[in-house]
Amino acid sequence: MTATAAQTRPRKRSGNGTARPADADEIGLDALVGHAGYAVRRFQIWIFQDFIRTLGDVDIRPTQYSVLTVIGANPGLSQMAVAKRLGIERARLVHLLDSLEQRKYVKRVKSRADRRSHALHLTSQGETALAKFKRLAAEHERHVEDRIGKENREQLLRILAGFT
Amino acid sequence: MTATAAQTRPRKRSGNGTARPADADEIGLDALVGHAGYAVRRFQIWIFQDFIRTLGDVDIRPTQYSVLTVIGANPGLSQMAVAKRLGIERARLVHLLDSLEQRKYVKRVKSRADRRSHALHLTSQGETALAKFKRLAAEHERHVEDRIGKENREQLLRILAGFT
DNA sequence: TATTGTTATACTCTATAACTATA
DNA sequence: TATAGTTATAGAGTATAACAATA
Repeated sequence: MTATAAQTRPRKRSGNGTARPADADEIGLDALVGHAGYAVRRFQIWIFQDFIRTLGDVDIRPTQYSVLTVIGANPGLSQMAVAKRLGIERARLVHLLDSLEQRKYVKRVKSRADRRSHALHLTSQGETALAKFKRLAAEHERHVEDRIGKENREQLLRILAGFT
Repeated sequence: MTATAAQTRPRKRSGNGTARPADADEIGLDALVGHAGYAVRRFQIWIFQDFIRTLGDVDIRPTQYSVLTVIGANPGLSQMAVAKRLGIERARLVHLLDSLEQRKYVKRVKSRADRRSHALHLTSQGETALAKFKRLAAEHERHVEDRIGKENREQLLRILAGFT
């Protein structure tokens, strides 16, 4: 393995319960250093927090933004189609849409082709709002760029393009 | 913005509710394509699912693994120190440790230096188990490599090194 | 007064199962 | 029979607040 062997031996701290306080930044991560999942998770948490903060005034979270964006770009989609495309459980999407519909951003239109399903559309209010959300999301994206660098951000998008 | 303008115009599907069924793979992501957070989130879900599956037989999840690894490498740490280092809420760590203590992987030792705090240690059973978990985690890491490529994985670790 | 561990609550998210109305 | 949307439940995870013991 890559970075596992580096610091596997525990740094002497104490054998019983009489250790010194433990300075937070000198604690080794050991095998975690070599795990992509660990870094990715920490980064994902940071990035979501920044997104939520940046779109705090409009009270839109990443999942809500992704749903609005996909509906905006593909009007008439069914709930199943949106759920599948974004990897959201259809049961969960129901609640997300309930909230977005209450806020008048989205409407469910009964499909006549298949009366089981709903065709999803943005309201005109939703269109206007989404345009604003996109501007704020772009601002958030600049924070990401500031944090990891322009080149690294683009590299990251290339590496992970297969997961979208 | 980078990849936002590319496909902003909705692809005609239907104005009312009479659309054709919507083929899941031809649905455009629009602005999401340019968002690092979206790709990172999808990737993080994939990677956690693979981790959980690969360590399914031993029933260890990513967070549990990270806690065991840090305690193993830094015996005697307090709960606060572990929580801070891994970015876990101290309230949540209580439950994680309850479970790991029940399974005899971890023990809380009362600290005499500061009688409010517990010094955390692996049991000998915990040490043995962790060694096995690390082998399985390394196997998981190879799945990541198979999926995105050796170079890309290393590039990713470099880019995100600042978030660990 | 402040901190450590704990308990409790609320909300997000994931994973299921079951129900209804349609197909 | 199967599918779309819905409802419900359980567990993980995050975010808080409050409390007891201790510093």
